[in-house]
Amino acid sequence: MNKTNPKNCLPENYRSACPIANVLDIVGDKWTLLVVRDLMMGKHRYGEFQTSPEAIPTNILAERLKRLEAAGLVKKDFYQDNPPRAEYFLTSKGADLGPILQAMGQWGAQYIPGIVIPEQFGPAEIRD
Amino acid sequence: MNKTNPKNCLPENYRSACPIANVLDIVGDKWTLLVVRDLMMGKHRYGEFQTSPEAIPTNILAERLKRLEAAGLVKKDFYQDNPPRAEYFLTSKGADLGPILQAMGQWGAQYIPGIVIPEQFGPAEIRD
DNA sequence: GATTAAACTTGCAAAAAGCAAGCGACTTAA
DNA sequence: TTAAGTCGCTTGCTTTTTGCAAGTTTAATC
Repeated sequence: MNKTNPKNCLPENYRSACPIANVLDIVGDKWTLLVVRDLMMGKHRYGEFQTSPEAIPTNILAERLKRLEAAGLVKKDFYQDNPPRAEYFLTSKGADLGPILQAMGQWGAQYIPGIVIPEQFGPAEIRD
Repeated sequence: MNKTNPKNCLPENYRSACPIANVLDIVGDKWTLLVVRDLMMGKHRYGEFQTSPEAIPTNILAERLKRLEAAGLVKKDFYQDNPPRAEYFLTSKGADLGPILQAMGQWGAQYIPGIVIPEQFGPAEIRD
């Protein structure tokens, strides 16, 4: 271990101590926040996410749901065993991403021509 | 052209009419918003961005600055010709990403252990 | 004249994304 | 009572993006 490397003072594999950088390491890609958006709009099942107009590839959807669950943003609740079928819900940690989505929605509404403001997020059901 | 494809009604290469999806197509990756963050913190030159603790690869920095400029979020101002040297500034469109960064900062401060809240963004200088 | 520096560019390997097909466990229609 | 269909994924493979290191250009400094 190199004592002169300041990253040794950080939790492992943090890029930096900056909150923004760390948030981006969780949701900084083109798909993750769209899944969160769908969860906020009341979607809960795999097939429902696939009906969104962006048409997320199925392998990426599966992987993102796993990552969101691993990060504690999403809870996977099985409602039957055979075949295993589950519903996905935001935890309070995940639901607290709401302000980020809202800020994005506002910016997009202001600056991107031709967009359609979606029906407001309902009060997303939370399961911790 | 397939008239039954609803995407034909959208501006070219939009994934959907959702503002969030469109914002993610601009800033939805691990680096772009860190460059915007640095601009908000008063950094303006290529070398300054490279001093940030996340250590952005130089080719990615160059490409992101080009994309931000192309998207109208950043203005490149040359302050000498030979060799060509420029400073980068947020436009008002770029500066209006502030609420997104603030929302991320807040979420990170609340949920990511070991992060350090950076000195507040100054009132970023805007050049349109 | 050699070294250093700033702001990039280029080349190449590694990782992630995207697409299509497959799979296991039921459900429904013939 | 098969046969076809659905749901929630997984697998294999190609393409794109990322990441790292080294190189380039112009000029100032030693």
